[in-house]
Amino acid sequence: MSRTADVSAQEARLSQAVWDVLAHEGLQRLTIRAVAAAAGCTTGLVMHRFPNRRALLRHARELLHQRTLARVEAIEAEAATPRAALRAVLHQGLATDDEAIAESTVWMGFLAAAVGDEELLALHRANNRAWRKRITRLVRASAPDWSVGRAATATFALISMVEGAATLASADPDTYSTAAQTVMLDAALEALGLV
Amino acid sequence: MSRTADVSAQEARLSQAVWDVLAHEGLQRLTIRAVAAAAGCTTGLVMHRFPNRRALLRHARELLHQRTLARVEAIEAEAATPRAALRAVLHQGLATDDEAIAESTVWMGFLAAAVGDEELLALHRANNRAWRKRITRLVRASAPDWSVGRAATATFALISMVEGAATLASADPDTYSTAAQTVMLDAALEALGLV
DNA sequence: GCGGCTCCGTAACGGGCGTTACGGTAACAT
DNA sequence: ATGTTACCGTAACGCCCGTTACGGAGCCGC
Repeated sequence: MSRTADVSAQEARLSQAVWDVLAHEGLQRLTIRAVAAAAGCTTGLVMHRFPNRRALLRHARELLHQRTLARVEAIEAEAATPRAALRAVLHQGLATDDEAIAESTVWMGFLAAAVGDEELLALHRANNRAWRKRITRLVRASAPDWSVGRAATATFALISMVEGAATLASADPDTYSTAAQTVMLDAALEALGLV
Repeated sequence: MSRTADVSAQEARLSQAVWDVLAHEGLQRLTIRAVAAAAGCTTGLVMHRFPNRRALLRHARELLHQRTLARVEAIEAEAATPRAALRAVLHQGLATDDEAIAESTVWMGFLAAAVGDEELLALHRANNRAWRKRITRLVRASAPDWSVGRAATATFALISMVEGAATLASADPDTYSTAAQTVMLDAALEALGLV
């Protein structure tokens, strides 16, 4: 290889550019040219790194998943108890600061892009099922005497709540503040008997 | 007026076409031509009824709001008690059949389209705040002795949950079934003390 | 130090987009 | 019957898109 290029670093930079455009310009303006501009390069580099636009989106989606996965793993490993892990892991899924709000917006953009795109849809489902499996495991560890059904219902309630709160907050952060989200999560954990 | 055209009926038919395209083709393929094809007419009619594409989207968004509003009002009026009204109104927000799944997908599409579109974003916020106000009122009527804060937190939890569950179910209806959504909502209402 | 290979910027192409202009047609007034 | 007017289909324009082709430039083995 000549003029040694760090391929994976460039791919990560382009994926970051995809996220930036998605968060600030929206899905409609997510074009190759806009991504290239956000990454500070030309369309030549983008098309050199990826065979086409969909491959770029797919890679950005996968990298987003990997990033959140690493964050969640670290948070879970740090927690002292299963219940602390459950709370901390759910809390990171909320949209409680500007970065998290942007991430939630990006997440929603990918979901909207997955309509009519079987590949992105399959990616979403696989990642989301892994997420649900993780929360199920943490709920069961937090309440070992619960039935499978009860744990499953609580899990569904919690991931729906986090998902919905992040969506609501990313579209209207003034109404759904950081504090409100945190209070809401804690109230839900307490109401479900997981504190 | 000659060749009397029912303007509002045509506008509704075009809005329905916007929803169909948004639900089945996705935001990326939501073009004037696709809408015209779905409505069984040409772009000429579309551009005759609306000055431009954004006005068409805005009208479709407003009509979607009006339709859900009418449905919610009817459901609430039929309910015997505030708690029954709360449950029924929240339940209609879930994605429990094909039509509701499509509606949730459309809703998400509009939200994604609102990124970077101040007009659509303002419309979303206004509608969502009205929705939150309604749930707040029903929660307060269901539990009159609660503090304002407790009611607000429960309201936030409930609308987040419904929002999130509808999103999850519309993207993965096999994992998040109709029955699971209903059980989850009832469990949450019971856990919060609203049954 | 030089030939060749890889990297990536430039520029163009075909297609699909939103939008506009225009003309045919159908209903009403007379 | 015929002129008038509103309705809307047709076709075109200019723009921006994804994608491709090409060429200059830097790095490596020799």
